[in-house]
Amino acid sequence: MKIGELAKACDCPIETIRYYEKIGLMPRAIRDANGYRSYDDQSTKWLQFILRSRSLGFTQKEVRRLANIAHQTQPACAEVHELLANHVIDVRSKLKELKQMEQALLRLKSKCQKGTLHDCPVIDELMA
Amino acid sequence: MKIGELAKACDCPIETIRYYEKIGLMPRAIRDANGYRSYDDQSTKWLQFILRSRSLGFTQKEVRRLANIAHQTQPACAEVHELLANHVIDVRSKLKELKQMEQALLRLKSKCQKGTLHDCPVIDELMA
DNA sequence: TTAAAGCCTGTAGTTACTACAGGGTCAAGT
DNA sequence: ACTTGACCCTGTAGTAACTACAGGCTTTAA
Repeated sequence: MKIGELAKACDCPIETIRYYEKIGLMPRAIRDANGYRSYDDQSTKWLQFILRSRSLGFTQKEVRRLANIAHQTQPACAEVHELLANHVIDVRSKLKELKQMEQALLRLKSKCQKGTLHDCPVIDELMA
Repeated sequence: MKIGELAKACDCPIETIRYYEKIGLMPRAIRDANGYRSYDDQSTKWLQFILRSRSLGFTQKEVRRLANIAHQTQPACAEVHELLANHVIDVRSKLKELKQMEQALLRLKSKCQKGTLHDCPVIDELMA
């Protein structure tokens, strides 16, 4: 498989794949005679692993840890569990923040008279 | 007021203030004879305006637009309203994403046997 | 044969800051 | 008078996680 095919198979930009290789998230690809990167089904799994982890909001560092665990022979389930648990905490705190943001925005928006006033209460409140 | 005092008053790192000046979010501060930046109450308002907007999740670009509106003589309330409305949409889509993340993480976590298995179902599912 | 599509490397840009390095200034204590 | 420490200055580099070229190969299809 060439990089373009892998990219299509995983629905991921080519540049991202090369980037993941550069930073060591993807193993270094073997090369064809012409220098092109060559991939197999195992590569697809790796990349999907990374993409799924990223889509769950794990940082690259965390993905690296997950990946290390994933290819140890002795799986350290406790470590995985800890990573997951910590990450859930992070996600929840972000959720909380965003919810507060949403509330504050709605409160602000409700003050907006849509151009009927000469001084905007929204701007006023942000300044005050 | 020197930059350190402003920083304390607004609970904002000094570097951030200088950064906001550099990128033109804060107006260029007037200087004392020694070259130190000098601020007044108006500066405090400006900085707070920026910080509040940022804490509501507005990007620098959006803050810039808000700030422009804020010191026009003719307030463009319709524009403010639009900015707010669009931003609420953004925040909500991020909320939705995070909620989905949380659910997916909890589902994954529920599969974790905490080290009793030889192959980790969490890793398995990320790979599959 | 030639043009388009795909691959390569390497560098720079993005967002919103944060963290120095290297150096000047000011106020207080000895 | 002097020194020490806190404060200020500029400018550059680093952070996360990519994205977007630039410049130059190779392969493929018409």
